Order: sequence, then C-alpha cells, then structure tokens
Amino acid sequence: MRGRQDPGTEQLESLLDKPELVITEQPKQRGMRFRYECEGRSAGSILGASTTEQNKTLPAIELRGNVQQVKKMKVTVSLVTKDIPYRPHPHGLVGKDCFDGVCVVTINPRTSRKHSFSNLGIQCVRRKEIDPALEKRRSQGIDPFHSGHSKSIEDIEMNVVRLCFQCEVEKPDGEKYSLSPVVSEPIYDKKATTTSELKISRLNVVRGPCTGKTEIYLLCDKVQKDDIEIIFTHGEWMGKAEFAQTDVHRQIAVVFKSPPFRDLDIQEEVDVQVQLRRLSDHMESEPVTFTYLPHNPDPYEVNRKRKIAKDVFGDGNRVA
DNA sequence: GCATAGAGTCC
DNA sequence: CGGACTCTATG
Repeated sequence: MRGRQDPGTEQLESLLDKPELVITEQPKQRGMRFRYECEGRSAGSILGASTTEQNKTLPAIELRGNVQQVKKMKVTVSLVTKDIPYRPHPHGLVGKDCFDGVCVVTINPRTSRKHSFSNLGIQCVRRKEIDPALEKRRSQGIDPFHSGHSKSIEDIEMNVVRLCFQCEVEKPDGEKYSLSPVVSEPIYDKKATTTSELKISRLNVVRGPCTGKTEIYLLCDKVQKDDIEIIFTHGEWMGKAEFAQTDVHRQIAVVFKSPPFRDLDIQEEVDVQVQLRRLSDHMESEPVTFTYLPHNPDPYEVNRKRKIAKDVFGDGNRVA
C-alpha cells in the first residue's frame, strides 16, 4: 500500500515485524462436561476441534512474526464470556500449568513458536460462588479486554465459555509488552440441555405409510420441550413431525406423528431421514432412517395388475 | 402439594 | 466419563 512498488513484500515484512498470537487449533466446542470442584480434580481434557477418533488433537497457539525480536513469551489462558464484551468468566481452568483457574506457560519462541495445551479442564463454580470467583480474577489482574468487571453480572451464561490467550512478549533488551488478546470459539458444557448435542436413541416404529400420521415414540438424550422439533427430510423435501410440548416425556422421549410424505403416490418404499433439531441454534442430531410405504388406495390391486401387465406385455421399454 | 427441569453431588 | 441421584427453584 502507500503507493510503494512492491506492496506484497512490504506487507509481509510489516507483518513479520509485529509478532502476533494466533490460534492454530481451536478447542472442540462440544462434548466436554464442565466439572464442579466437588467432583474431584481430573476435569478431563479439552481436545482440539479437528480431533477424530483415531487422531486426538489439542488446542494450540503459535507466535507469528519476527521471532528474533522475542526472547521469551508468557501466555496466560483464562476463560471469558461468550458474548462481547468478553468479560472474565467465573469458571476456571484446571490441569497442567493451571493455578487459581488460570493457565500460564512460558515459551522460548526461538525453540518453538507453537504450544499446544494438554490436559486443560473447565471447572465450573456454583452460582453462589460467581461473585467471589470474579473477585478473585480481579485480584489476579485478569481482565483481558478491560471490561471493568461491571457490577451486577447475574446474566453471565454459565454453560458456555471461550478461552482467552494473553501474551506478554519479552524482547532481548528485557523490555516487555503485551500482544492483543485472542479468544477461541465458544466451548459449550455438555451437561447443559440448552446447548448439548442432540441424539436420537431409537424409534419404536421405522416404517409407515407415506400418508403420515404414524404414531412414533422417539427416545433421545435430554432435550427441552419448548425448543425442539423433529424433521423428516429426503433430498430437498422436509416435513415436520406433529407433536405438542406435552408429548415430550421428561426430556428424553417424544411421541409424535409422522408427517405425510411429499409424494403420496409413491409406488415403492422411500427411505427418509429423521432428525431432532433445536429451534434456538438450529443444531441437528445425526439422522435415523424412516421408511415411507406406498399408500394403497387400490385394495383390489387393479393398478398393480395393470402395471404388471404393462411390464410384461407393454411397450418394450421394460425388460424383466 | 405436585410436576418439571436445572443445579449440584456422588459414584 | 457418564448415569443417576438429591436438592432447589419455579410455576
């Protein structure tokens, strides 16, 4: 920019001049339960977002830029609220390198500019401990975005946090300065039904007429009766199951009626997908299969006999 | 008092 | 780690 001849190179160099902290592996957003202090210390480990069954990854950060100007770096990880302004969160981090709810690591970027965080757990505080916990953060000097810890904070979402990485860099001459803090994607408490993963356990009926109205019992992990729907899909088509909130039994079962399929004249079975969907965040469960059966308005099978006759003696386009 | 669901504990 | 239990808040 600035009318230089080679803006690409200049841009790159200016980037290199300014060290910058980046998250190279986000934390996995769902699947981990926040643990209370009373549940013991091993609060599990936050995994990386790209974790698979075969290959576990970990949340990781990296210092980008001109590392020659950095003697060492101190990274402080704390929890902040999901929404802006990112306030200190009363919940704490426990596990490796964690003390008083905060994780601190010192890194020599000339040795490794990356760091991955293993064995990080989220320890939740009880509601009555929110204020003391926030007071503790204040005494620790943790307030990455200078939110000022605004006073009445009963409206903190307790089921979701973000990791916040603060980085203090020390130059060779001993001078220290702080980089812009970086926040991760939100991490949701698995135990909270408002945000947990949706899962269909089983259906008692998996086949029914394409005209719908089949009564089906669905067992599932805990849902909220006022925030859930059941969708049937097949390609572009979608139908919604019919049920009332009173048909949701203690959060773990739903009795509903299948919707009619788009095509009531199907001649063969059609498999469709059934999913739970949360209204508030559009999260969907893994699908289970339901099979629509042809409606039979032809009790004497006149059409079927005609069809057979056509297939056998017809126009020659069909060969058995 | 009853029912429901969220919070917190226990194993 | 996850199920199940108890306790508590709400209506």
